Order: sequence, then structure tokens, then C-alpha cells
Amino acid sequence: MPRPRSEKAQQAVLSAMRRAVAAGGYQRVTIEGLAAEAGVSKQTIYRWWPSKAAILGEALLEGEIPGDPPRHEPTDDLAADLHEWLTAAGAHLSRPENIALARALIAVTATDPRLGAALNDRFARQTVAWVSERIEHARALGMVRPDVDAEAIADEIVALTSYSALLGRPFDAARAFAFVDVLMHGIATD
Amino acid sequence: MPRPRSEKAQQAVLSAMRRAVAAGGYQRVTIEGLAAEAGVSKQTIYRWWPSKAAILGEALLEGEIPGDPPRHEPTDDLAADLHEWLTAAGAHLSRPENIALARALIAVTATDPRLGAALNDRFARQTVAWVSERIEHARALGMVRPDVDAEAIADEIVALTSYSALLGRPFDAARAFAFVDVLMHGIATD
Amino acid sequence: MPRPRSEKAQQAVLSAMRRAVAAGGYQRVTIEGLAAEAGVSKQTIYRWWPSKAAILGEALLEGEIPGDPPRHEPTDDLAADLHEWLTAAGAHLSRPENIALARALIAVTATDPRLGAALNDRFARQTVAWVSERIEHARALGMVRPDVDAEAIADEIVALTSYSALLGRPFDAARAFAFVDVLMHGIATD
Amino acid sequence: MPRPRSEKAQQAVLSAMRRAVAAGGYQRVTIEGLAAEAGVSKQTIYRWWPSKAAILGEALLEGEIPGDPPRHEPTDDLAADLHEWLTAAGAHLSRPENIALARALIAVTATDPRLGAALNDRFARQTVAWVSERIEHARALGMVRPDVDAEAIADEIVALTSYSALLGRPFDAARAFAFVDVLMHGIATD
DNA sequence: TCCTAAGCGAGACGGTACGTCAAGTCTTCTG
DNA sequence: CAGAAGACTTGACGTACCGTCTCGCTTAGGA
Repeated sequence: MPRPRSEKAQQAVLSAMRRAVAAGGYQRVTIEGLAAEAGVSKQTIYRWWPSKAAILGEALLEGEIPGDPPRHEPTDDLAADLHEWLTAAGAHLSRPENIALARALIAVTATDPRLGAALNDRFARQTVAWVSERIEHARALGMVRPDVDAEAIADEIVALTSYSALLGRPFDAARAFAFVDVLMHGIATD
Repeated sequence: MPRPRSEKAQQAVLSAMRRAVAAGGYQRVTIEGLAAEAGVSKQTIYRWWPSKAAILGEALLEGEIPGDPPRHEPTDDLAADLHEWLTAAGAHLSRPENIALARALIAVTATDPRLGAALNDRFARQTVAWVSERIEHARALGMVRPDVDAEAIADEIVALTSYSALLGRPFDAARAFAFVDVLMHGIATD
Repeated sequence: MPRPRSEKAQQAVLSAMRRAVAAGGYQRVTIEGLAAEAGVSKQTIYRWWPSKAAILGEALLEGEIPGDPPRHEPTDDLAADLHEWLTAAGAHLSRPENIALARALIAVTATDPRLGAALNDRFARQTVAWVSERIEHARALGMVRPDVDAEAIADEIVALTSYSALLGRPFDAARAFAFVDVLMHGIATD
Repeated sequence: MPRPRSEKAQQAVLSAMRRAVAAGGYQRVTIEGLAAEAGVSKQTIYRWWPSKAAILGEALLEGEIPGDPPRHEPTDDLAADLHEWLTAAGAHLSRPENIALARALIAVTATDPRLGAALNDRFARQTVAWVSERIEHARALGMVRPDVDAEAIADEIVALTSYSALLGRPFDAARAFAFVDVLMHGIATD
């Protein structure tokens, strides 16, 4: 019967978090600044989120997911699919605000492993599932050795993007492709 | 004529930093707590280090380097060398205090990319160099294809350990070995 | 057709105010606490009272008035009447909850002189009137000098009880009687 | 050996408290406002004073004491001395800032009886001592009855000023004099 | 040997942000 | 349509650390 939660306030906070992280990095975000920027009172923030990290988590889940850029229609050519995905990921991480968000996710994870693990799980799961599925598909076509651990490979590709975002390296597509080619050789049937 | 820098105070600070990070994580370390724990005045800390991150950097450089565990004598068997290295790295990262230190390094990097890049460079360089060298050695023996980018492979192995430390996963040796085996296949001459 | 003011809610608030003041002092009373204690919504309180002080005022007027204890039948013996009144006042102010209420009245007065004056006027007026009347009666009997300002004396007696309540001194009947006796000498016809 | 307490900061806070009380009343004084007005950090205030009331106490003790205006040379004429004291007190309490300070003292006392009692004791003691002494002096001269309780009389005079300040009445000198005259009659030897 | 300039502990200082509390206003639904 | 429930903005609370700034006390060189 009480007044319902203000959807507007909530969205304003999440949006402010995204902007603030993009602007100055997660570390510099303050609850007070967030509240001011969102035109919302601190109390409202504390009412709905237990921590700064939780706000970031929700903000990330609402927005585009870093490391999970739009994926195109899969084909029967595994190498081509991975190239395409990596190209898209590279484009995603070439935008400064996306690097900042990805780094914020990493900072939270390094700081609060429990929450970080939950968030990472959510973000990585889709990517890992998609890549695994592509590999299994290729295996079904007889192009991948039966003893290859598809998830381990998928995981490693996530590690690659995470590490790149962490170091803020300009995502080196050539190097990534070279790596994928090695992988392709590694998993291919002889 | 002035009194020289107190080696004792400096060591006490670095040691306090290591203990504090191991105990509560980098985020919770405060300069005040560090000073109290080390029995040193805040002024002394500010005199010698420009930031908390710098103290961590020096503390890491003085101690054992995370991700850079003791490496054994290389052999002619690349796969065996990598297995051995990964086993050692896994053991290193199975100790909670080492995970904490590695995570602190990641947190600093995610927060202050400039400083973080410098630190990571220092820590990763040796590992990358060592792995690259092993690959080149194997290539010289005719066991690795000429077009393989050794550094990209080495880099990817660092990414693997970094990502593991970040998520705090119990280091899964079996999976790591499976991945290395794929790599071996991938880089091997046909 | 509008629903009438809920007498029950109103009484619950006033009663909660009395209990809260007795328990923790006026300063610690909060509207929220009052609402919760009375099982009433804040809005209801704000609808009917303009301020915390106003609630206290109404609560005091409804309950027994501090400094205005039950007065007995007056006699022709002024000193005896005053002794009796002071005894009753002393008994009244020896109960902690009455001290608390009296102090609350003083706190309000010290804080909001306008409202405080109105309240004090209400509470003091009766006492002053009664004492003045007794003095005038005695004067009519030829026992009080014609130039004595009865109201000034009455006022002073109120000041005495107010000051005692403020300091929370155990009401010292002997001292009060001594003072009254001096007054009696002071106003008596030679 | 640490840096010594800043006398300037302390004085600035006390002065700010006096000004703030005079301007808006004790209730409206906030620590934050005090800090801002004094150009001092909140921490500095909390370091040296346990409560807002304590600051007021010290501010009052440093300044002129309300209810304890300058006292002139005593004479052998008790009535004249009391008249003079009351005149001075009336002048003191006719200045709005002094009324505000006196009311602040009362508000603190009504709110925190323990601290209030301590403060009142300090302020009232001198006045009570001085008046008592005057009465005793007059008694030594044979002008006051032996059974009169000098302290009770003195106390009552303090109650009179306190009550006047509380109600914020323009201090009515005529009425006060009338009261003193009654007292004089009351205590005089027959 | 003593002088003296810096190092050092201690901790006060002006700040910023924290997370909490209550004030007073505003919706919403229920009786 | 009054009233309970409670979300909302506002603003102060008292605390924790920040990085800077004295203090008075070592503690070496260089004189």
C-alpha cells in the first residue's frame, strides 16, 4: 500500500553510475557524487543497494555487457566465427567508456571476490556457452578432435579479453587472430 | 650530514603492506593503518612513497612475484617445461596470501592503468620472456611451426594465470594442462 | 462525508508523547518514534499538529498540569495554604515522569519562546491567580500590607518551582517553607 | 611531541557558538554550521568537545556569565546592594544576545540535567555566594533576623532571574524591586 | 667532540566521503 | 476520503582517512 519504488530514480542512479565510471573510473565514483549527478538523495541509494559494487553490477546488467558484444549468426566455419566475435569484441573495447566499465568490473572483482564472481559468472557465461557451442558444432562436423575441452578453450578466450581490458591495451586484432589460428591448429583433427 | 633514510622503517612499511593485503585485501588497507601497524609515522610514509599503489608495487617487487614463481631448469621438452611452470604457479596461487597479493596487483591496475601497466610489465615481462624463449628453443629444434607468434602464446599464458587469480578459482591444473596440450598441438609442426 | 478526525489516533499520539517524554526526555522524542509507538502514520501527526512542541503542549493540557497540582480548600491561614500547596507541588515533582514533563515544558520554552510563553501562561496563570487570590484574601483580613504586589509574590513562587524542576533538585520542602516564612514576614502588616 | 592544540581554532569555535546562539538560538546551532562559521573542520570540534552542550558550556564560561553581571562594591546597605545587582542583571538580560545565551543554558539544562547542573552550579555559585555574604554581613550588623536562611534567599533570587530569562520577559525592574522590598521586610529584625 | 640538518614518532589540522537518522512531503492502496 | 504504510528529498549526524603541517627527539656526518 505504500508508495511504490520510483523507477525513474533507479534508472537515474544506474545511468549516473555508467557515466561516472566512464568519466573517472570506478574508484573515483562516490555515492554522494552519484546521488548529486542522478538528482536523487543518498538515502534512496542506500535504500535499494547495499554497496557501490552492487550498483555497478546492476548498471552493467542493464547496459551492454562488456565482453559480450553483439554476436552474429554462426556459420559452419569456426575460425571465421571466432574471428568475427573477436573483431566485434575489439570494437567494443576500443571505446573508452567500455574499457572503463570493463575495468570497473575487474576492480570490483579484485576487491570483492564473492560479488565479483557472481557478476563475472553472469557476463562470462553467455560468451563461454556460445564459444563452446560453436566448438561442439565444429566437432559434430568432424573438424575438432574428440578429446578437446571446449569449455577450457572458451574460458581462455574470455581470459584473453579480460586481460586486454585490464591492461587497456589497444586490442590487437592481428595478435588475437594469430592466437586463434594456433588454437584452431591445436584443436583440429589431424 | 643529514640522517639517512631508515631502512628499518621502510622494511616495516613494506612488510605491513604485505600482511595487510593478505589479511583484508588491498582496498581495506589504509595509510593510517599501515603506519600504526609498522610503528611508523604517516609523514615517513608520505616522504618516501607517492601513493598506496606505489607501496604495494615496491612490496611486491621485494617479495616473491605473483605469477612469477620459481622456475626450474628448462629442458628440451616444451610441454614438460610448461606443465612444470603451471604446476608451480598453481601451487603459488593456492596460498591465500599470494592470491590476495595478485588480486591487489590487479586492483591497482584496474584503478590506475598507468601505474598498473608499469607494474604488470615488470612482473609479466620475465614470464613472457621465459616462455617465449622456451618456444623459440623448441622452434630451433624444429618442433614449432615458423609462423607461430611466440610472444602471443606467452602472453596468453599470463592472461590465464591473471584471470584465475582474479576470479580466485582454485587453480585447475587439469584444465590448464588440457589447454597447454591444445596449444602444443596448435604450434607443433605438422 | 469526510471522515472525521480519529479520536483514537489523536489520543494514542498524546499518550505516546507523554510516555516518550517520561522515558527519554523531550529532546529524544521523534515524530517517527511517536508515530510508531502510537501505531499511527506520520501523515496523521502532521495533519493535526504543526510541531513536536504543539503535541507536547496538548499532551500537557490533557494530562495533569505540572506545577499545577491539585489544590485544597483554602482557609484563612495564608501560610498554611501556601505550605499545603508547596507540599503538594513537591510531591508532584518527586515523581520522575512529572519532572520529565516539566523539563520538557521548559525545554520547549527555552527553544521556542513564543509557543513556550503561551504554554507557560496557561499553566502558570492558574497558580498565579490562586496564590494572588489567597494573598488578597489575607489582605482583606488585614494581615497583608496594602503596598504588597500580590502578583509579584505569586510569580516568584512559580519561579521557585520552575527552577527546582529545571535543576531536578529533590524538592527541598524545608527550604521552601523557610522561604515562604520569610515572605510571610515580608508581607505581613507590622 | 605532537603539534599542539590550536588555540586559534578553539577560540574560533567558541566565538562561533556565541554568535550562532545569539543569532538563532541554541536548538538551531549545528556542528556543521559551527565548523563552517569558525573555519574549522568538524573533526577538530569532535576532537576537543564531547557534545554541542559542552561547547556552549565552555563558551559561556569564557564569555560574560549570564546572571552574573559585574558586581559593584558592596556597602552596608543590603537593600541598596541588591537593587544595584538587580539593575545590572536587568541591563545584562536586556541585550538580546545575553537572553539567547541564558536561554541556551536553560535549554541544555532541561535536556541534559547532569551537564546542566554542573554548568548552573558554576554560574549560580558566585551569585549565591555573593548574595549570601551580603545577607550575612547585614546580619552581623544586626539588621537580619538570626533564623533567616541566607542561601535560600539567594537561591530564590537566582530563580527569579532564571525564570525571567526563560520567559524572555523584559526584565521588570519595578517588580523586582518590589519583591526585594518584601524580602527585606521579611528578613529584617523586628 | 660538538653542531646541525634531516629523519623520525606523534598527532593536530582542513577536508571529503562515509553510512545513518529524522524531518517533513508525497503517493498509493484499504477500510 | 481519512489513515497506514512507506518512498522521497533534505540536511545534519558522528566516524574514518586523506594528505599536510608542526612539534620535540634522535642520529648521523662534517667541522
